[in-house]
Amino acid sequence: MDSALRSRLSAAGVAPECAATIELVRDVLARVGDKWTVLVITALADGPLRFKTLHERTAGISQRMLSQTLRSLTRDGLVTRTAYAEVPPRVEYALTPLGRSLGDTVAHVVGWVQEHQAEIVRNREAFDGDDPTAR
Amino acid sequence: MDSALRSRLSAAGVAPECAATIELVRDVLARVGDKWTVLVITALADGPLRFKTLHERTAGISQRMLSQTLRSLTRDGLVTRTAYAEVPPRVEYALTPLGRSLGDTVAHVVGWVQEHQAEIVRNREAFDGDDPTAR
DNA sequence: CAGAATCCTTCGGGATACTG
DNA sequence: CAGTATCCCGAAGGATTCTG
Repeated sequence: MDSALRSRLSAAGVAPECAATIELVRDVLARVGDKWTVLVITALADGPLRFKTLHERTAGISQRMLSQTLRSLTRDGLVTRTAYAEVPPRVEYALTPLGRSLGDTVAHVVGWVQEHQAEIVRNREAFDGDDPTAR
Repeated sequence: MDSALRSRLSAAGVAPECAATIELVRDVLARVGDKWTVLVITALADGPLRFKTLHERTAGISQRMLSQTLRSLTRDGLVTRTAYAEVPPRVEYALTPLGRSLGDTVAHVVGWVQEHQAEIVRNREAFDGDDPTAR
């Protein structure tokens, strides 16, 4: 299965027989495409933040999801978690070099969207206009 | 809200006051991160395909989701749908220039993942090993 | 403050059946 | 062949409460 992705991967110079790669690519792609990941990474792009500040800067995300997202990112080595033994507790999150690298890559996609957003909006309007039943 | 993304966008040269941009960026990002979009786009990268062939090449996706994904992509102007008035019916899907452009951009992310997958896997193992209770 | 745990609702998406 | 319509379950995720 996944012959399509596989062919694309092989075109990129990846051994076709590596099925694990495909799964991981999907996995990471899913994380990047995740509703919250990009938001968190971009929030941390400007520098380390503690939990609460991060929560404020990423308005819309629940504390549960933020916590969960941060743990995933930390696990993948994209973010560091530093807890200070103080009272009240203070925990700071920061991008690792790997995380910054991913942020830059994602920024390309963001750039693409910005470059073509007008066209996409126009396409949607044309589509919806041509066939009102669709949506 | 979304001050983080906004600041990142402004760093990329986007007017900070444009809130609609943020929503659209998220929207398109979500589509790209979607489980099936990348699969379909990469499948179409090699040339036009009819529905059934596409379904075979994208093993794992249900016909319902394929149909749904294709309609979204068509609506955004990333894919063209060409129906031939024959019997039995034949419908061909193909990437538009815009779709190909997006495919190339996404390929960068795919490339990033490939370049760093070993590191990510190592990070995960280290994380899980250090704290068995996690994940 | 930083989060873990619990509860509960929404919905993505698969299986199946039907239509043009 | 190329879909649309129905049904349905499991997972995602928000609100709330509890703990160190």
